[in-house]
Amino acid sequence: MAAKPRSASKRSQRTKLQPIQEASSEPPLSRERIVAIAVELLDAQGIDGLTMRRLADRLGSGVMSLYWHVDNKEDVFDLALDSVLEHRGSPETGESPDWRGDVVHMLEDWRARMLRHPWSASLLPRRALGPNILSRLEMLSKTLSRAGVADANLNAAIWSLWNYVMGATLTRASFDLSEEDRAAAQQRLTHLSEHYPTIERSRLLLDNDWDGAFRKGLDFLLDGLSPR
Amino acid sequence: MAAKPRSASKRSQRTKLQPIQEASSEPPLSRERIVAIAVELLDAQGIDGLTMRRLADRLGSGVMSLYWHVDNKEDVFDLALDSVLEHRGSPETGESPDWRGDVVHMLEDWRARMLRHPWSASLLPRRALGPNILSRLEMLSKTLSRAGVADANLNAAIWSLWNYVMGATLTRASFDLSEEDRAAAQQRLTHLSEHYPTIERSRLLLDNDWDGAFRKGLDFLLDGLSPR
DNA sequence: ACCTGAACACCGTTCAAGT
DNA sequence: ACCTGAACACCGTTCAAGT
Repeated sequence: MAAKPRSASKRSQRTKLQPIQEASSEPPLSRERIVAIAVELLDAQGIDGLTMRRLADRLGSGVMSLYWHVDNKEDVFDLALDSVLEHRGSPETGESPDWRGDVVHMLEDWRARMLRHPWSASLLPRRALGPNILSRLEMLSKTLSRAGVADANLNAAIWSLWNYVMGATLTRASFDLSEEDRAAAQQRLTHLSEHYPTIERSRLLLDNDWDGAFRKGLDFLLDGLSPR
Repeated sequence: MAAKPRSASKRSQRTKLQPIQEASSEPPLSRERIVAIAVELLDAQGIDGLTMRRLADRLGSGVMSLYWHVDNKEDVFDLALDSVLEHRGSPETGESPDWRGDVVHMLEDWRARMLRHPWSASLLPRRALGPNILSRLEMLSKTLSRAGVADANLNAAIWSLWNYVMGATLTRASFDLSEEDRAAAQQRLTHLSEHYPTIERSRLLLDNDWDGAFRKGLDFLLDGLSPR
């Protein structure tokens, strides 16, 4: 409609003299691009698949060029993890009448994000405290406090929800990893549980309703910490 | 034999009768010894500190000798983790009248074992399903079932306890790692929480009573899943 | 049955240098 | 400001060989 779309004024004024094919072949290196490709690589090859050399290869640059944008490999891991954990706190959460629904929603989103990138679960234990995590904790704190959880119980309540989600996600992700060969794994599980009669009877390891179990356990916990 | 100098000078001339000190200096290689030293090394140097070459060094053997007893480095990690997670199910647990106490005791023991070897937390997400874990799940299953948890709720109840403990342990271990420099970390935490008013007010990150919080959250959860 | 060194195909990162 | 290759000090593991 408008003759001049806003995107034109966007910082892509490179039309000056730049040869076209150059722009299409390889965009310039940047922190963002490095992280994006790192996540791709991790998704495709798993945690051992991420190599500075391979990363540079995919980016079409020399290995050492990465080090201008990034401190070291640890740094790449940190950034990749952080990009998975992103949290934009919805501002209206503060007023919603359904505090319980808000909590469940935020935690389910958290879990889903991590499960989309199973390697993030094995990275987390080494670097749990980033801004995105803090932001989620803040949301929990605000919501629970508003719901009437006693101040003396607040911290324990927050951590318990937190722990529950982390544990559920890590356990679930580790199943994903070990079930690459579904059939063989199923076989192995059945075999294993023979030695453990009670969990065999309840089919603990064969039940595939992870989402349902997650929700149910979360309800137990919320029941337990709801103010009476 | 003294007539042949060529092989005599190369390696230590093992005399026909074993010198006593030889036996006392290095016991023969074995799976058990390898695992024990691997755990020592991990305790001392962390996860990146474990190297096949270093391990062999500490054992007084050539690197490749390890591979007779062990498949590869992954295998060493598996064995080391397993040795930390050991669980000898006390047989009398089946009859104790205090089911809740039994559960708490087992889970606290689990957590304590892992926290004694913080690297185990970062290893766990990659290989969650060993016999020791199954044995603990079996114990939970038996105890909760005896306590009267409905069959339809049993699996969710087991997993929720499980998840809680795993999450609590991983989170706590990651704090240990990042607080190597206590003072600086404390500073950083205070600084960080400025942006998160609610958790700053409740001093969520500065509260050091981890054991108490663990116990309290566990009580919430047990309250929630206890049969009414 | 158990142990070994040499060799291979990789790593992450420092450095001095190039634009 | 950004990128580079050569070089260093490591890795895990295969292999052929030693006892």
